[in-house]
Amino acid sequence: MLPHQQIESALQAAVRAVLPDADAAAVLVRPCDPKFGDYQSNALMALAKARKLNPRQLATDVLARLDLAAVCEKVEIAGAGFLNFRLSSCLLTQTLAAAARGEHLFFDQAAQPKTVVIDFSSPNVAKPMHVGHIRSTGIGDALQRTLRLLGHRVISDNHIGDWGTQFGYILVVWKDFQKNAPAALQRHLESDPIGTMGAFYKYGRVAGQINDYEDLEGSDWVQSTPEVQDQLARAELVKLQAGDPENTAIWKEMIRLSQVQFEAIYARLGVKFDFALGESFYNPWLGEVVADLLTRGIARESEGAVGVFSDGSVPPKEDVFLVNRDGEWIPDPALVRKSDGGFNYMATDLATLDYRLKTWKPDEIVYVVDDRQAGHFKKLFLTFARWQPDAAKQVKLVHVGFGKIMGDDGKPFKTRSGDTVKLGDLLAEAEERAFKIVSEKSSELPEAQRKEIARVIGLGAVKYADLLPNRQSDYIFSWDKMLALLGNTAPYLQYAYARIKSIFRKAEAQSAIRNPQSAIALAAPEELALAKHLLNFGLTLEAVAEELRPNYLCNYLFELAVHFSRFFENCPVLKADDAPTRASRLALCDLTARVLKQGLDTLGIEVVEQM
RNA sequence: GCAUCCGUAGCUCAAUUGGAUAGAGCGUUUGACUUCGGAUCAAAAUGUUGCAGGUUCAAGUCCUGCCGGAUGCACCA
Repeated sequence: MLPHQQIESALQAAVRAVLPDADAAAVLVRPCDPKFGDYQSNALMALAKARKLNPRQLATDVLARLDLAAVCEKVEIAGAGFLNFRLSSCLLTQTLAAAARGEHLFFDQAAQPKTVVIDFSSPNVAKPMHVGHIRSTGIGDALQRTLRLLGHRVISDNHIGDWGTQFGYILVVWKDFQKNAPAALQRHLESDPIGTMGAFYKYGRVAGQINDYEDLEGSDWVQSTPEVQDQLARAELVKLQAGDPENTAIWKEMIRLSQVQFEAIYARLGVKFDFALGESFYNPWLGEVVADLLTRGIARESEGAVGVFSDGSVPPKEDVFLVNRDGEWIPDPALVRKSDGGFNYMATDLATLDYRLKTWKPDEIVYVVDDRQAGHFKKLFLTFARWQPDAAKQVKLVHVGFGKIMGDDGKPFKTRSGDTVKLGDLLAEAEERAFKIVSEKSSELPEAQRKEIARVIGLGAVKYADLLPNRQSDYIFSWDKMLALLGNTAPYLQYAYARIKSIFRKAEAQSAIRNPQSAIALAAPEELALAKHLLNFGLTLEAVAEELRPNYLCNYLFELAVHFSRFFENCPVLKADDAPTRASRLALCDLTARVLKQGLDTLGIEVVEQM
């Protein structure tokens, strides 16, 4: 058990002894400002308040029952009733020595592993993946890696948008090309399948957005009015939904072409999914879901559509099924079936939820989706709770929302020409920019190696910049900032790692290879600060898993790199005064490198030995 | 109009969900043995946390009202 856990469990035991009826599990310990101690707890003040006790007296009583002689040098009461713990230096070195022997890396497997379904990335068929997808993909991947590292059972599922109204528009233009200009269709699909399908969609909705207008000279589509075009698109969609063989074949081809793109991007990003069950997978169940909702009286018909309405269980202000229009509360239902008989994504999401619960029996389902859909998820979760109350009690449903990526001008990030930035282009540019910098700084390295370093640094910079801000806020995208190579960036962390590796290359040359059994001796303040920070790795991972916020880990790793840099500056390793000090410092370097590597890996970021 | 989220240093962002004197980075100023990798480190300056009240041992965080911004408001996902 790691020191902070020993402190926590001893403290909880003492609280139980003093206040048998208190919820001792809520008494937590966390790292604190070094001037107070290594760890602190403020939970006693809350307990005292709830019981109208004197907080300092309660702290004194708890302290009297607290046996931490083996763990802490000092435990004291401070301020209004804080408990401050100073770690025993002996235990600190023992913990580091155990880590050096490979017994742990400052984190434990979860005592009670959970089963968690994570739904993230969710690109759309026939559309290019754009900058926005880096957020869901990066955050989702970091979360699945964190939970897996802590021993939880994770099922990652890419809920691909392979069904929906957009296919009507694409189908109608696709078929129009097929009929009037088959050679042009072939040419477009071969040169840029995703761009072509995207253009078909846009063209279907906004005429004139495709360059090869002349390819369709004389077609029915082009000569039709917008209203007629909409009707044509809807007709194609209905045929697809009814299983029309021709439309189904084209639709399958669209999925195939899109998957080539998705797989290329995921391979590049190093992201893996356990499943990729797209929306269409759930089609067979949609009718049953809606019928069941109707039978149970949860949904009803309205204006030809089927929707779930307010059940009046909460005041109008808190009711997501109501909306205020000009001072009047009117229904804002969750529609599950459109008036044309088609199903929408609320029906699909309900069927998906049902399927996931029955198939994987998760404790938790996490949706990593844009904050703009917060309202949708509220309705989804509430509707599900009404539909399957017992099942809903068994699972925690969480919408992990995130903000937008903005440009320098404070508006959504676009290219100079005003288009959305494609994810592939963004990654390519990151690697190119990194290559220029690497070539400048390390011109002595062979080109192939510089390319590989640039790949790792460029991708790392993009991912880290996206994970660092609190996910709920919008953030401003800046090439210069993310590739700055100093400050709180991925390259700075990768640099710290590369410096440590350089020490070991030299150490090996000096045949001063580290001995995993060597004793750890911490004397300098920089050594102590680094060592204590290493101990907090597990704490941080748990916080990420609990709050579903990878930025905690980013900040932890940045601080680790800062602590290491200070240590490196002040404490000679290879040139240490004596052999034991050198061995101890080598061990500290090695542990830092291992935590940096593991931590970055948990964020989906690679490291290089040299850069 | 109604709801949700947000407003923190010149700029970009944190703040472990109510904890101790609100912290980083960039930028600015100054300094560090031709360096175990200077892509580094150290030091300095910058704040009425949008405004005004309230709750309590303690508020950037919770409540109320304003001001400003983003997003969403039945048949797109």
